[in-house]
Amino acid sequence: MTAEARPAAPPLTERQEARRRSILRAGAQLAGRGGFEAVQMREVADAAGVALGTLYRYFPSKVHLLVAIMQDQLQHLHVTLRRQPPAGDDAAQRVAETLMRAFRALQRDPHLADAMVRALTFADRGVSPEVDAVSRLTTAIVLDAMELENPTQEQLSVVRVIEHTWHSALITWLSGRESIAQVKRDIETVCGLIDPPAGTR
Amino acid sequence: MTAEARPAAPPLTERQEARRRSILRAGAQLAGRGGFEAVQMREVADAAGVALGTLYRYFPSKVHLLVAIMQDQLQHLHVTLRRQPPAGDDAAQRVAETLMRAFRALQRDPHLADAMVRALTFADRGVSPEVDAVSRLTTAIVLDAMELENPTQEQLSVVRVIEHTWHSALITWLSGRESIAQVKRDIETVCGLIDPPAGTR
DNA sequence: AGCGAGTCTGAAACTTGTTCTAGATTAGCG
DNA sequence: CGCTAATCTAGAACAAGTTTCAGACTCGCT
Repeated sequence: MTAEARPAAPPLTERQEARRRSILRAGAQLAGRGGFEAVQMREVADAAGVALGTLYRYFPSKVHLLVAIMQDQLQHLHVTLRRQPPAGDDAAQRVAETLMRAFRALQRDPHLADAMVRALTFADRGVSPEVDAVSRLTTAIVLDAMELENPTQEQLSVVRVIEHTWHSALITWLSGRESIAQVKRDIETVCGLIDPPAGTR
Repeated sequence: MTAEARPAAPPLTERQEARRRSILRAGAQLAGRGGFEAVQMREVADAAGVALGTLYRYFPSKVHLLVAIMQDQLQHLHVTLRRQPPAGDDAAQRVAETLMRAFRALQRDPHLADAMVRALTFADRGVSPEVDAVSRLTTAIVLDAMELENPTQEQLSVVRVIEHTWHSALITWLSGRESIAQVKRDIETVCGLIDPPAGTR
């Protein structure tokens, strides 16, 4: 409940690294069916071949675990995108294409998406560092698509708004309150903030 | 776990209405200290002078309860805003002012805000109707500020993006990952989508 | 007033996230 | 190899959301 200081990650041994991966895999698999609720810590520990206490040593809460899974997935996506960058004429198009590509990836496993995104938005202050890491990754992906090296304050705000929209639109889609077409339109709409290079006011 | 059909709200008797209010008040009060986690169903029932089972008859889950509280608060806000509408030159300014006013109201009780917003974004399909009601209220407030009667598809998408940004920015602020200044800037940024009356593409 | 359906109460039970403990195992090191 | 601290395991225990149940109460109706 109280936020612990995380001084520095001690280097993990090989077996520990393996355990960590095993836990992430088990968690993602369980999330794959049933979403957030289906990720039950006892089952994760069981499927990962690890004691419950150990699971909690690696990930201090269910939300930590799911955020770590999201981080993992985002890293894969980032690599994929680096290999096959979006090919749009302007930045707005490229960002929209990137996000829609990510969206389609999530559509392939909506339950996993549900678990990850719900964890992300439900996370409280105690998970801030981890959530922040995810946020930085997302920002990096968007900035890549924009082909921006040194963003201005305004541009950073635009990127934040895009991320806000992205997360929230995902949520509304996952809870069945917004259609895929609407998500697409929303993403394209928010990307409209990118192009006009004119300063605000 | 399964989504129940909600055929029609049977009309509540006077005492039932009183119980409902009492529960909402107790919930809001508990949320006021400690936020989401401090709202414990046993304590809510206790503070409302009602049995636990009764609490669950009125609000089938903690999330339902908090979303209902949010709806309640939004209604108050809506009335207040109707009485003292924002006085900006253009729609974008009025919307930004409205949202910042709402934001300041939330700042006055960050714990309550935390409880409501976390519940809202954590809500799953089973709470969709209630979350939708909140969403419609928010939309109405924004449309009021824009002084729009018959919004187009594009305008509706802009409003959705504004709401997405609003919710998500709130979350990041509540979890200490974004400053008040950044929230303000983000809101002003997203409101930049409003003015340009030129059609997209 | 009396009846029947629906509602409320109090308390226990169940579920799942989280914590704790005692004993086995492992890793690093002299 | 043998020691010591850290880690891991199995399992119990605890906390809070949710469900269930038997009995008391209330409301609307005749």
